[in-house]
Amino acid sequence: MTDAGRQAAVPPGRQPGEGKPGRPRSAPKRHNGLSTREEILQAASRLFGEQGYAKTTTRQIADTVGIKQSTLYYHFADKRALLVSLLSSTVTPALACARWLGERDLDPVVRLCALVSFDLDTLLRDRHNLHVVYHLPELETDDFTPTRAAQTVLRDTYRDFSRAALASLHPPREAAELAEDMDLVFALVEASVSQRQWGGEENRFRYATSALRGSLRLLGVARADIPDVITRAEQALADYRAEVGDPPLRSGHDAG
Amino acid sequence: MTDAGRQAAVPPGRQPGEGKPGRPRSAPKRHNGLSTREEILQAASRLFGEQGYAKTTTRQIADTVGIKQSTLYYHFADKRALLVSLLSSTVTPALACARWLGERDLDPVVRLCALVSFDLDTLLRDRHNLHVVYHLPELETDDFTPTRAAQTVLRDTYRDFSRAALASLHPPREAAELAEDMDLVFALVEASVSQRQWGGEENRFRYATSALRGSLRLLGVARADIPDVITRAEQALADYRAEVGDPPLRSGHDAG
DNA sequence: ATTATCTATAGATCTATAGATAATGC
DNA sequence: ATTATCTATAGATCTATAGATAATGC
Repeated sequence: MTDAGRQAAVPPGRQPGEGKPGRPRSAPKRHNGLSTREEILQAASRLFGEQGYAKTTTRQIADTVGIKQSTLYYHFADKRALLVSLLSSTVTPALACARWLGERDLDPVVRLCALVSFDLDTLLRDRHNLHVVYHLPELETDDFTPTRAAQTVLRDTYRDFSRAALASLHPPREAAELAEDMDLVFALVEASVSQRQWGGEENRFRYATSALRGSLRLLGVARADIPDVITRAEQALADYRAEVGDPPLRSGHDAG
Repeated sequence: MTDAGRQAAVPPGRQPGEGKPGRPRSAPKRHNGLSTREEILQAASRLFGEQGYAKTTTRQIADTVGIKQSTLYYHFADKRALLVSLLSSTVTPALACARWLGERDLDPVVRLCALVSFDLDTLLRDRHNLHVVYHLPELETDDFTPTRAAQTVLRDTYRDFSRAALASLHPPREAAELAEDMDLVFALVEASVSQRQWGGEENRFRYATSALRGSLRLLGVARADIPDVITRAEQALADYRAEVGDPPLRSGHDAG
């Protein structure tokens, strides 16, 4: 508003359009190091998480970024493309971590524990809770199949890791019995998404450690061994993060 | 379509409008024993569950029922009133069951187990998965506060029951330690909502029994005692259901 | 010439209201 | 007269496209 869009006679060597091609925005464009595309994704993530996909309008997203609604369509084919892009960026990191863990020579229990920990961390970090959208029925019908397929792969990885962990912990008969409840580990991780509605930041991390302990107990890890497993898992994760570099942002560090 | 709305000269003593006041529907109205209001709720439940709240239009709901879109507004003030009505009918039964269980003289572990079982049953019965809507961010903002309050009460009941169960099972020190992970029981129940996306009918019930066992193990019930606790819980539930009469329908028995 | 934005708008909905209409019931 | 429906529509969006415009870069 005020007097944006003025910038009449810019000093000859100065930056009238910040030095980049394209018509300048009418709003000043706070410089934050993000590309417009990234800004859009960040805004969409926040709004989808806060309001849901269908309720969020392209205009709201554009307004949040500080561009005109139609400009979105220069960067994305349509509204669904935004969601597809965002959702794929939520499973991908967990899958990458799982692959890495699978290749290391780790105790199977530690390996599973590390995956659970990574996944919980990802889910609980995502400030705007985009993950609820995963469970939205609207996704079942559309061309979100690649995304859903990725989640199925992740779930199957959980199962593989769990089976291996059980085999390493128990004699075959007992392992088979406990395998019946294998999916509860994944369930506890997924439940973090609903859990967050119950409280703020501090509660989330309480839930994460709680779910981690619970997962191990459900696998039949002796209570006394749990702290050690967790420590070793965190160590493995630290190695992983050091190797790949912490995934940049996803829903970002916006102050509003 | 075809030749509905004809029924010119009805035999004098016959039923031109099925014997009820009000202008007849243009579509024949399949007789199914439900009031129009109930038909609307049933259709809305199904569509909200399948597509989400925001994506479902009042026209779709009306079409499903077989009335005109505007007729909805004779029965409900607005679209949100539909959702409010549906959501309240999802927590209410669990709260009623919890109150009943709280008044009986039951072993605390059995009491909690019965609540978990009842709740899982409710969640997994709800064919159209209206419950995902609970976790939708759209609910946070509006006047759905009564509904959310009810869920908070339910969660707190879980906590009370869990604390009592732990106290009855363990010495104080260990009970306190296990109480840290108390909320995982509620989490496992809630997770059933996401779990159902992984499979059909048979998987749901596998999940229910699995979550039940898992809840008890998280509370520290010895594996050997679990079947007995479950049996006694089912017995208590049977008593409850006999006493109150199985809750009628909620999302109903539509064939489509 | 290319890039990234803007302005303007078409076309499609979607919610909710106003008011008519066709039954029953008194 | 009351009840439950219908028809018609106002008003408000919302998505996506067309085409102009203002930068940079060659």
